[in-house]
Amino acid sequence: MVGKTLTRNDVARKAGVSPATVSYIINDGPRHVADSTREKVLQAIKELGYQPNAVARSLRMQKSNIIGLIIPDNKNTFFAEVALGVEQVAFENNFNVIMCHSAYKQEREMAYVDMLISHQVAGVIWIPCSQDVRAAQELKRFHKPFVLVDRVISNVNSPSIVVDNFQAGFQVTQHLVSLGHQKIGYIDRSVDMSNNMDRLRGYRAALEEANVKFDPNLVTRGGFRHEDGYAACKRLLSIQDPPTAIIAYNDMNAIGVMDAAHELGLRVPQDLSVAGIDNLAFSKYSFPPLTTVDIPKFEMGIASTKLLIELIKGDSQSEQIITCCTVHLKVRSSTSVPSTTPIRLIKSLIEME
Amino acid sequence: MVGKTLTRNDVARKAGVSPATVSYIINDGPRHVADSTREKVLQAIKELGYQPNAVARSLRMQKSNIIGLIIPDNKNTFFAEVALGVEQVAFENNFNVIMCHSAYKQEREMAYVDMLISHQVAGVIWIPCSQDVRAAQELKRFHKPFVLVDRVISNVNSPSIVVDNFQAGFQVTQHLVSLGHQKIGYIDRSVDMSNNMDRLRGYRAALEEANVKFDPNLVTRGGFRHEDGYAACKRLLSIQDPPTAIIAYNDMNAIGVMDAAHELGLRVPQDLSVAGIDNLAFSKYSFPPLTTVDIPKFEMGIASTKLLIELIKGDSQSEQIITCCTVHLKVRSSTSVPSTTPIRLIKSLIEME
DNA sequence: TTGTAAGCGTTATCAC
DNA sequence: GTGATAACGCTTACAA
Repeated sequence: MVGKTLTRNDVARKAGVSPATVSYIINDGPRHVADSTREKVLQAIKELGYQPNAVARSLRMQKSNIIGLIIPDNKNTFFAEVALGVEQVAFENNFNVIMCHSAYKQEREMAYVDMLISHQVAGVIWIPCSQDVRAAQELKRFHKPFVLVDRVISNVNSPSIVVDNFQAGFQVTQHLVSLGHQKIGYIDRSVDMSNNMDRLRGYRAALEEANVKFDPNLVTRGGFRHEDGYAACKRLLSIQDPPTAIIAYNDMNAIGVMDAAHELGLRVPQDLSVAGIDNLAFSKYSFPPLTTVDIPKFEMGIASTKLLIELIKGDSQSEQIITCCTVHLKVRSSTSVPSTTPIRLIKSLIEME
Repeated sequence: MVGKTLTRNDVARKAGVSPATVSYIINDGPRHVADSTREKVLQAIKELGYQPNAVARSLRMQKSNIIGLIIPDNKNTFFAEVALGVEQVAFENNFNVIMCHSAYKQEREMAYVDMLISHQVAGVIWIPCSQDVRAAQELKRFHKPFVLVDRVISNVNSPSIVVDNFQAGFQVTQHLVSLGHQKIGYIDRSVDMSNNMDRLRGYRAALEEANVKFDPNLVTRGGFRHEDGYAACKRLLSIQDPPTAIIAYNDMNAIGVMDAAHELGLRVPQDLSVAGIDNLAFSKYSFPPLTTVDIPKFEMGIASTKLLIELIKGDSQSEQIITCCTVHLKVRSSTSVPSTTPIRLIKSLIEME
């Protein structure tokens, strides 16, 4: 090939058949083709090095084989792993994935939804970053099937794949309570999405079940980064009756908590128990004091894409089916309630500042 | 819209103009349109909620606004950050990114290259995972501009964005030598790509400059994961004359080294200096003993995509221009050569096993 | 079993 | 300044 694009017609001419026949061979249907003809055509395709034009196909079919994936931040291992699961299933099913990075911005989500519609995508996998319904409405208006992942949006009826965040919060709290902790600090995110709200409900339910009174002062809000955990820990340890254990939002967050604790002279877990929900850390050896609830990110990507492809193929209406992936508590060290002495000590240290 | 797709014709009819006029307004050219007409049309677009069909456009233009991105593993922060840079520049320039995950497999790269060609992509950003030239040849055959990132392929003439891996290896080695280390262990990858070969050259050059004899026994090969560092460290510490410092492939790897060292009762960095090239760890507080050379991953993504877009627009022939992003040594702790006692101790411990 | 041809929604080259 | 119309490469209903 030089200037001219190689098309199905070229293949047909070379093989001495009609373009339609070439189509039937490439698509393996819907019409049957004689073996001898098939042979000739496949030979011609090979010799010419022909690649079918997916764009022309999409135009004709009014639908491309592209799946849109909208994630808030690919740098975050959580989302990156979901993306990997999506890509895997897509690849296996001959779909391609357009990567859309919302950067936690609603207007970018919106811009991407329009772009995806413009590309006639077959469907969309979406980890939303707000409770805004407009992007979802737009997708519905154009009859694009979509699956929400990790968070659900109130007032949006659509299939969703989430993890059992309630259980995540419940299990980790229950574990700490079983070790004797009564004052358990909790780091919540500052934005209200379904996932963190569910986790907090789990935390409260576990406390209630154990007849531990819920103390709002033990709940602090922040982000999920290392520095947020660091700050949250300092905040929690400076209150009147400081916690003996802290539940962080995720590992990154938890390491921040641990670093703050170490800086204050507290040993983890002897003086302060630290637990995380969602294991982001790559090292399985480096943070023995840390107990976490594992979130199956890759599996969420897999499950959501399988579901989406079903929706695409069946073209059934998307009803709201919420599928929960199970979570697993991973206890790395069990330490019961520390003597309160070091905490008191720290408290006074902080007050002196 | 219900069953029927909303097209440019609908807009034209509604606005009482011809479809061509609508085109000129949407594309802002190549023909001028009277302001009053423009107003009418924009109004109609808004009222109908019309989205242009990118697929039809791509077919007509013989080229889509999609950029293919081939990366080995999105779970690895390194590649995920490159991807983020790519996506950002693409978004700013109205390109979309198809995410292709090669899983380090040459045949998957190949499959994706064909898929991308089929989608009439405008160009490809590619982090290759082997020295195989076939995928590159295929891209050239279809006149697809592409940019290699992080690694170059011998015998493939194409623009490449890499970091100065030689400097990375050189600087970190020089730093350790300046602390007095003479026996510096080096963990190399087991696959030969340009990046690790360049780093090793840097290591050797720094040794030579300091008149330290290169000892092949101090170089061990493995992967870049945590466990690989762990194993490599044990291997390096068990040789006749064990190193007093170890250069790991990246942070993940380095933490494995540290964990192995800790397990053997060695304190880092007092008893063993550990350095990494490429900071993957999210925590800036947690690993104070670790000195690294930072690799600007995001910036590589940015630079490569800017270059690719230039190639796409200028449609200039891709010559081999290798652009190096600079690297920065980040010293977190400086410890000179430890007494050899603990090393000896460990050595005998290992031998006893 | 195979060939012919209409049409998918654009863009661009004609006319007017 | 604007309107008609011929491609772009493919799928598939309809002929043969």
